[in-house]
Amino acid sequence: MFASLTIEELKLLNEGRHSVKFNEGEVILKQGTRADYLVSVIEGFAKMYIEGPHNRNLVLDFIKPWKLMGGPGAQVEGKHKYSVVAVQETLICFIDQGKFKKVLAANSDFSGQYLLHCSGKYLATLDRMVNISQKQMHGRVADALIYLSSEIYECPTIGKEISRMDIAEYACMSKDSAIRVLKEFERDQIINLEGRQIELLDTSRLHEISNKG
Amino acid sequence: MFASLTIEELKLLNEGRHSVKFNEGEVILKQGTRADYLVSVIEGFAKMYIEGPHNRNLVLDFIKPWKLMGGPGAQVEGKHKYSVVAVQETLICFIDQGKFKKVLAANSDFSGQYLLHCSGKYLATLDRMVNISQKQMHGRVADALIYLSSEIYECPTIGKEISRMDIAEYACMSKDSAIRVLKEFERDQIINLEGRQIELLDTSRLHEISNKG
DNA sequence: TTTCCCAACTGATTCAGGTCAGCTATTAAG
DNA sequence: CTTAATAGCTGACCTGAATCAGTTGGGAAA
Repeated sequence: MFASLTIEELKLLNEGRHSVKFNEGEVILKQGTRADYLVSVIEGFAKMYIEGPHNRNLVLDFIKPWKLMGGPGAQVEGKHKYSVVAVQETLICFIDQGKFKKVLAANSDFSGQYLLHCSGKYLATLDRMVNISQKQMHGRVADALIYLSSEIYECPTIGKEISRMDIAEYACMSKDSAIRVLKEFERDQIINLEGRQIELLDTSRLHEISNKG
Repeated sequence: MFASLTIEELKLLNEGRHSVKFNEGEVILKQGTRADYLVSVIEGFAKMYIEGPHNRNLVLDFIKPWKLMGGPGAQVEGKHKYSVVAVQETLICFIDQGKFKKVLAANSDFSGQYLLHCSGKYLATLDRMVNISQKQMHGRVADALIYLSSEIYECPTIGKEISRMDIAEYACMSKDSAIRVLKEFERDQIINLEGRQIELLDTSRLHEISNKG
């Protein structure tokens, strides 16, 4: 996405940039705080979630290197709409909002790209909303496993940095229910559980479950 | 939003523009069709919804004059992500996508405005996702009533163009459950039902219910 | 090592909410 | 006017999923 920038524009962004290392469990962005910086993961692994009322969280996304965060919230309300927390030790790059906006205004190719990026996130969110509101547990867990495996890990095994609670908060259910469904999938030979690691054995069956809801 | 355009740019958009009148129940945009046009309601009333699997719909929004639709879907996949249907007789304006994109690229003020518009929709969708996934029926119906009254009708009475089914599909529940909750609210003197019209009597109580979930 | 803590797991119980069947009122069609 | 169709409404019933209470096991601190 940054390919369409000129040298000068990159330089401008670089000036207001700094990197920080976060340890496991540390909060990188806190929902409700002033959004002065865009944030990007350089190394490591993080998750993005909304803290709902009644102390329940909704995991929006898991974040591997080079994903960009913090945009929309900043531009509209000046506050972050969600929190981001490091799942592992993670290296984060902060980009100055003001300078980012300047570059957006100056470079129409870049702003076009960014608009596309935001639209894509919007459409993905609509899909998730339909899934969450119309599928039941098995379908939602299947969705979560497929997403984690194909989009995040890009391999059939989901690593031990993802807890059962994370899956539950991504699939919108209680931790207990998530565990129950995972165990059921294991019994049916669809996945293999080894400690926290989850290995997908039968992805076609998983897709079937996802589609049937 | 169109205020930041020059005369020429408005002229360009006007060239590829045409208006059509739709009758009650007619489909204005159909999910999955090619997104060659942006769409705006000039007069009347429409609703925007996603057709999920299993023939269940999720109402995304009710649309009164001068709301813009069809953007994000078009820009990313070239297909509409949702359907729009006229709730009343409605006058619709079609804007050519290609020309709209040209203007976006040419006018950075305008594209900034549009980005803000899309970000706003994204944030609102996140809010809805949290509400849908974490509140139970009473809270969700309260949300729907508050939204319709304050954002759409801008008065305490929700008109008879909204059916119980519409409310159910907006609040993500079965029609029967929506009816049941509305009747309960009536019994508790929170709203008044007269045929299809819904009059909000006690908005503070409604907000309380919405917050408690 | 022992202790403590927290995540993973499991069975029992409860309840929100979906489904179904039937009834009424209103409107549209014959 | 009669009939059919549809939306609103209601009670009975059933199931999906949350909650709770308790067990197990592994990792960290003392």
